[in-house]
Parts: sequence; structure tokens; C-alpha cells
Amino acid sequence: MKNNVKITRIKASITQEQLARKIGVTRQTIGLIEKGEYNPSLQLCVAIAKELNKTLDELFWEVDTK
Amino acid sequence: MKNNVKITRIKASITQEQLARKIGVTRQTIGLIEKGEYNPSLQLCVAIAKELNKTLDELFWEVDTK
DNA sequence: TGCAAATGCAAACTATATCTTACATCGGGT
DNA sequence: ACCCGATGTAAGATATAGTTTGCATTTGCA
Repeated sequence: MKNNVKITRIKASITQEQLARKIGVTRQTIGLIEKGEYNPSLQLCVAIAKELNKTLDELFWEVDTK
Repeated sequence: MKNNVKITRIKASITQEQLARKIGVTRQTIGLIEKGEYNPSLQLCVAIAKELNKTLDELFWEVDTK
């Protein structure tokens, strides 16, 4: 479950905690997703994408094959 | 959690059960996702998208605002 | 160098996605 | 009218996403 969340968040100059707050999850959840250590729900993915002004595909689609 | 899975699956002329089998989930799971009655994991979304030759965005992104 | 914010990590807990089994319904074909 | 494949639905069990708390580590900055 590799993804582009970390890179995108850093480019947006916000912290894990700020992102987590806006979305309504914990900092740990964001941390684990960024590390690819788990498999978030679709709702969460959409929430993250909207907050970072990206689409699902940009953050989560075939990140490996880049 | 509205999405385009049902329409896309029907266009592909396969049944819920066939799709479920290929992905490795139950027919019920597909049924509930199509109805928007729950919130699938990212892995599942990706598996469905690949099986239907679509991307995440095509199946799950801002389906409401169409 | 040293402090403080940001991140990593881990255990125990809660919520919910998904499975299993089972039955009901619906529509098309004969 | 009947059969059968496809779908809807529901209850109980299990796996795992996400929380909470707490502490360790890293990194930027005065």
C-alpha cells in the first residue's frame, strides 16, 4: 500500500497532526498510512485527497509503477 | 460512499459473483459496496478497479457531483 | 549545544469491514 | 405456471482499521 501522501503533505507544508485534525483522525493513523503500513478505508482516502487538493489516483493509484 | 461499480460491472457483462471470485471476496461484499452501504478498504477498491479496467477516480471519485 | 516540535513506535482497546450461512425475491426463459 | 440464475438482506462470528496513551527518537532552529 505505497502512496504519495507523505510527499504531498510535505509539499503542502503541513504536519501529520494538522492533516489528521482537519480530517478527524489521529496523527498515528496518518503516520501509518504514510508508511504504507496499512490499508485505509475509502472514506479516509477521499478525505485525505480533498484536504491535499489531489485526487485518489494522484495519491493512491499505482504508486509503485511510477 | 456512492460509486460507479455497479454500472461498470454491468457494462462489463459480469455478475457480482464472478467479480467477487476474481477479487477474492464474497458476493455480499460486492453487493454492499455497489449499494454504497459500506466503506471498502483501499486494497479492495484497487482490486475492483483493476478487474474492471478502470482507475480509482473513475469508480470512486466524486461520483455524487456528476 | 540544547530545547521543542514533529515523528516513530508499541500495547491494549473499540469500531466496523468482511465472512459465513441462510433464506427471500425478482426476472427471463421454456 | 415453473425453474433457475442473479441479487437483496440479515444475524452472528472474525479480522483488522483506527483510537488512546505514553514514551523514544529525530530534526530544525535559537
